[in-house]
Amino acid sequence: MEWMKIDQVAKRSGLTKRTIRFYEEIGLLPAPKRTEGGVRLYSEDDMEELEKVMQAKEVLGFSLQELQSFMEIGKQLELNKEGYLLSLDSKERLEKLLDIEAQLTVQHQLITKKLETIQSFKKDLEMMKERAAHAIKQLQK
Amino acid sequence: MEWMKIDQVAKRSGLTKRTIRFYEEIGLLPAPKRTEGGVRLYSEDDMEELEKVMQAKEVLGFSLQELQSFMEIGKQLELNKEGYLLSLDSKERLEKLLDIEAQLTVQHQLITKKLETIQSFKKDLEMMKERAAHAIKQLQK
DNA sequence: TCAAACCTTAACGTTTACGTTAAGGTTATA
DNA sequence: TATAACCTTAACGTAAACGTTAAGGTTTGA
Repeated sequence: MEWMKIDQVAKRSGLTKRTIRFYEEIGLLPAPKRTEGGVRLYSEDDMEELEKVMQAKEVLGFSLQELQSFMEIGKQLELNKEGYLLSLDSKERLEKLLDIEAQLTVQHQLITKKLETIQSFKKDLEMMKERAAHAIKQLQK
Repeated sequence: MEWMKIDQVAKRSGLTKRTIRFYEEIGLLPAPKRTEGGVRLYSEDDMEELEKVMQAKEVLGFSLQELQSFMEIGKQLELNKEGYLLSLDSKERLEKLLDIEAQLTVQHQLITKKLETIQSFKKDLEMMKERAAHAIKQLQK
């Protein structure tokens, strides 16, 4: 396993070291492995997680708090899959799953709406491009 | 023509009066008509412009500066269409149009990429929903 | 072995995007 | 015509999301 120090993660991701530590501090990223001396060591999985957070932030336009809730949902589901919830009785587990499903539904609706709005903007841009191209053609005659 | 004061615009848009004035202050919204006493009067067109700005902000996740450039492009093209650029000679006009086209291409590429990323997130959510639904079914047997 | 190049925590600074008074002019209605 | 309910500008305040020192421990190559 190849371990990266924070500086390399910063270079690969384009974030600053400060930002990466900050995301860890507010719980947006999991605390990575450390050396005896306390140096953070990141795995490839950590890197992928970070990239997903970055994408979600850029594209969904979430605040860091919203981002945290958003990323949390997937982890909750993972926990269930991996059987961590098997210790709960089935009633508790069912409630948990129903809650997760409800949250997923909300997010799915939100993202669907965003998708539609973006598609509308995209079409606008395409129309504008055509108009510009047409005007250019006229001028070049 | 029906004119609205800022308070009504605020209620219809969901923004605060402060925010609307602020957007005008930084040039994101055009300065509206005024009464003799200096009271702002907004038309239905002003309202639509505001709503478009809001959508672009929410969905595209742009900063107000980025938003300003983004909204500017359409206006430039309008100006051309309406013949405001007819006073320029055709060489100048062509350069302007080519510049607009280049900016439109950049924005189109950006938005296409965002669209793809969001679609990917949407698929992730759909997979997660299925998994959750499946787990729930198992528990309810 | 020792200097350079990393790393750490901690604390204060900055920008963005407004919110919140403050002080006063304008307009509708009783 | 007066008073409440608007409106105005101006200026200071604030939360979020980091940036930037500061002060010092750790690791690595000559």
